[in-house]
Amino acid sequence: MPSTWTMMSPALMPARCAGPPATSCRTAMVPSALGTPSMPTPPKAAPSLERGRASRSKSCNRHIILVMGRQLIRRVPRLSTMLLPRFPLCVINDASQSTNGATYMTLRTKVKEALSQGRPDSTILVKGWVRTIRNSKEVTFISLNDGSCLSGIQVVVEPDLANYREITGIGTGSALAITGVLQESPAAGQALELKASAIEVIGGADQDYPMQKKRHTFEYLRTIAHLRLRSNTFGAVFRVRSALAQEVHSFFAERGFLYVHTPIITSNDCEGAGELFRVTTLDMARPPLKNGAVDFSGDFFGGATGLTVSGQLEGELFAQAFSDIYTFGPTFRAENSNTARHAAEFWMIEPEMAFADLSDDADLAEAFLKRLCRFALDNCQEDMSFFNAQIDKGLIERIEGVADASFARMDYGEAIERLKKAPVSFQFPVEWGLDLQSEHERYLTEQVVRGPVFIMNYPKEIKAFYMRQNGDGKTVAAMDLLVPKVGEIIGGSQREERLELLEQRMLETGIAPESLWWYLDTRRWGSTPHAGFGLGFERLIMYLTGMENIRDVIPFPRTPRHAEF
RNA sequence: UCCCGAGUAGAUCAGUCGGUAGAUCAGCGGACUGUUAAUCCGUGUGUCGUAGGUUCGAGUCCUACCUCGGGAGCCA
Repeated sequence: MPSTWTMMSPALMPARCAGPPATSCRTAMVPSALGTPSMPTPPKAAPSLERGRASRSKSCNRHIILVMGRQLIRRVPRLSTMLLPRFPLCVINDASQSTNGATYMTLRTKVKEALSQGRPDSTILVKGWVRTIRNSKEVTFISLNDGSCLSGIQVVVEPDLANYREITGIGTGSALAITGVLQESPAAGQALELKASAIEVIGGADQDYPMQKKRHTFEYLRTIAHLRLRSNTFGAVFRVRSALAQEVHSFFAERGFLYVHTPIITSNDCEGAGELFRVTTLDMARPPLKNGAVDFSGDFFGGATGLTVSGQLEGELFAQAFSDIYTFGPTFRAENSNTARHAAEFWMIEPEMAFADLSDDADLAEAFLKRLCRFALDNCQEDMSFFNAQIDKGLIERIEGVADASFARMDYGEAIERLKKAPVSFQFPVEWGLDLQSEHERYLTEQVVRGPVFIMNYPKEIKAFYMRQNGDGKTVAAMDLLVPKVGEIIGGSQREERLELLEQRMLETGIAPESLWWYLDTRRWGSTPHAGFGLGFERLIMYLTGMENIRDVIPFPRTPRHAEF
């Protein structure tokens, strides 16, 4: 092997060996000196592998060559091979021509790793987008962000750079590839900075770039949803959203829950007509009519279909075979809701447990919410600190409170009594049999309990047909979890597992039992007590980030009159 | 869908009693040896949401509509 390959960056190895297991295919630092003409190409003998899998080359006794695809990834000392599974894999991005014509090869480092694991005097390549650029005669500063973390890396550019004039003229938003030496920063504001030795403008951005250094309103940013992703707030929102989505799966996987994909297209509307998005291939200009109404019998599915409003009913079928299951997928509501908490397309998490009652359901919901609170605090610290400072001052304290709290449980009847005794006047009436309004929910969780509280056993008249009827003949085994500031965040119930009682409720609420014959079949054979809940994923994100509008926690929100991007 | 508010420069906003519009930031030009939303000097920027109406004259008053935001309902 050429000796060049022994120049593995000292910044990398020890830190990575000691670091946490890789969670993704990360990129890493370059062993080469910039512009070294003798830089070798990846050895042709290296075996080609499928993406993400490492192999060992027999061509070298003392070192291991890692490859990904046909690209050479990294050479590591043989002694380290036992640690291989813990290595984040590295990707060689390109073999490029430097500005002086010399061929060099380098590995890209994400900004997050450069700032957290980089060592002074190591040469690295970073790629990202310019957040700000500050020029003066003798030095220019660039803040470069690649989305891997909230912080950008400060790049120091001095006039000896070959294309210095070009660089001083670039605009905010430009995409750059910067090779340089990490060094301790002499100024306050950052520990490390990158002294640029070569900068390539990958994609320029002119003065029409809509994002300014200044703070923008969320309202304006929604009109440029394709670019707002490059802002601090939305970077933080979508990093947290991604991390939490994965943690949702971890939580259920650890508990042996089966992850089921329930249908997106459905022919049943379990929550009432009028809110389904229609799915059809009929000619909308000349739909077939029958008795004045559209005849869907000739439609693609041979009947009227729409986008799902809930995967719960199908989830229950799976729970009656796999015991514990959950869904996590998109949900659609065609209601003309114009609020900060409603979207036409959102993601819902719906666990369902067989052989479980309402108390088990609340236990699961409590463990679930506490786990996600703790996860966000412990694993998204930089972004959470940003939210706490810029979006919602009391955020971290509030989340800490929920993560450590024991959730209170209160019967609906008691909640009504408490509200009646409340020394405040509500806009809406408080009476047994009436549903709780937002103002009532907020009062209960913020003033009465001062923390998370389950309200349980609601009057059956205000709840869905599938909820289990209690022995009192008046209430059903339903629960809502209320949390400070947001109100209801989880709604769930024990399901009615007794066939006759379920059929009776369907008739009472105007649902034709034969339309859900398959649902009823599970009550016919091997029926079990079972329970589950639904959690709007976006509302969880709102709660954990302090963001107040659902349109700002969905990448490209769909709301009435808005389906752009 | 209902109630309330808003719509003025690329962005955020001001605009008095009705007399044809202004600030800051961004941009552009220049200066500056270490900036952190850099600073300093100079500089440009408008179908005042749309359509009507009142008036000698409308950004301003009236009506309708459109759009956006906040609240409510529905809910997750």
